[in-house]
Amino acid sequence: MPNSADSQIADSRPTRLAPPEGGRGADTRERLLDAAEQIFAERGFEGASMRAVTQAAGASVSAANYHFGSKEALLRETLLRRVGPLNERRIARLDALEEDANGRPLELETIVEAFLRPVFEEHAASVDATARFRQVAARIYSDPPGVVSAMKRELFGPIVTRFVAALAAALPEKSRGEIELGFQLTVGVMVHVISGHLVTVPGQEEGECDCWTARLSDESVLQQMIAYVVAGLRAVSGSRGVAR
Amino acid sequence: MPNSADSQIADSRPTRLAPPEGGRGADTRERLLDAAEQIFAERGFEGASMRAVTQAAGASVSAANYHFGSKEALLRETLLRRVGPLNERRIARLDALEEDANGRPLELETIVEAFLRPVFEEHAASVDATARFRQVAARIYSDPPGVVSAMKRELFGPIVTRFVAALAAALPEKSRGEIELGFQLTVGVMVHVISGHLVTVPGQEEGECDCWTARLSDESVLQQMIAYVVAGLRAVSGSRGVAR
DNA sequence: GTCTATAGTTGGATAGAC
DNA sequence: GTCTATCCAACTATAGAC
Repeated sequence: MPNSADSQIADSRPTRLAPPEGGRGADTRERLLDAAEQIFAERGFEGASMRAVTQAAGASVSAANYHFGSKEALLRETLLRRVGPLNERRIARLDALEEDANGRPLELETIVEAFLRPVFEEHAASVDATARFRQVAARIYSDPPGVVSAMKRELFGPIVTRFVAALAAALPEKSRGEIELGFQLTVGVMVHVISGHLVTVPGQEEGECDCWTARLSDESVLQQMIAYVVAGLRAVSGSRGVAR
Repeated sequence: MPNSADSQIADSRPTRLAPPEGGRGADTRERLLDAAEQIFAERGFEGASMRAVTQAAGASVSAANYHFGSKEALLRETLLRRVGPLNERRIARLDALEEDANGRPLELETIVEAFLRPVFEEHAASVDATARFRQVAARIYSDPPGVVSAMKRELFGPIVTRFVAALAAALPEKSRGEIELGFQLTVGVMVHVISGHLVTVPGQEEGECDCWTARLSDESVLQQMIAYVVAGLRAVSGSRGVAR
């Protein structure tokens, strides 16, 4: 089984034989993950081929199979690299909020923001990489149940549990079922936004723009999403929710 | 090029040679569409193979290519068969509402319902077929942009235009951009619900249930969706919307 | 109209040199 | 670690018999 905890060995190569010094200095494994992120985002899991990924990475199919073992494992690693930190930031936000609140119930807005904002934050990686990751993640939500069903559970199960509990505490008058349904609808909103392939709204001159993402800043989309979702969560089950 | 406007030729076969009388009496073309609906729903466009579809239909690959010409065209016909009537029902509802209103603005709830309810109505086809179609449609929204981007525009463009206009009339205080964003988020809610592969909410004993759809009636899910979406639409852009 | 058979590609994964 | 070369399975599409 290949190594699993090396990301910074860069120059500590075993013996000789020209390191990555081909074009970029990046590690092959990392280049493969970047390429996989892009190709999986563009074509989905079934539509992507190992050949396309490895060509984009400037490596061979064998190199990818050496590092990951299979196409499915490559997808797994591609997701884990980003979802782990993403979910940590979500939890950290929620933890901080609960600490500040000192036992008092949280504002619904702040819970929703703790769930959504980390998705829109660029961090370590580049802006492009962040955008690509969002698309892969969105695909995973709506891709072949056969391949990624277990992965979805593993990647997102704990987050779901945590946030459903937080929502239930913030909306004590709602039943468990109402909370869960509201949360599901909220996930739908998020997935559709980050997927990037949004519904075309014709009319605005015959432009190509399949996505209006470019026209709006992430921050303003995020703010509107939060407003939409919070109002929606309060409205489930007919009880229209007292103004806060 | 194959015929294109025949759905009811059933018994008017050209000459001899045992009609479909194999197992069921259904036309091969129709059986292929049913099977395609199922396989595309389960595996997505790239993941589905003509072999899987034709085997499920009890026909040969050649039969499918005779009727449709290619895998992509098969997908197209599979969608058109259901999306056409679906969108007609949406428009018919909206037309009826506007006629009743006699020039006065429509209630937001009724517009949202005109958009969502037809998706949840079983009609001509069986309950199973309806459920399968929903999944295919959801896949199309989030599947390979390369293959179905133009189809999305063709299938849903007019509907989007019509409903965005109706929403704008019902929410005169909102800007065009706010309406479009709210509509996008609403599509996200709808797509995620009909996709069937919803987020798992762990905790309820270690059951398998990846979808709670089975636990709730369509009607109650629909009612809650409408409440959620209506509240969300009113809330976009911070102006929290006067109670109606 | 539907079949069998096959052409021609492309896929994931592996063997073995370096 | 990374490559080239290869295996073999599966795919889409077509040809041609009936």
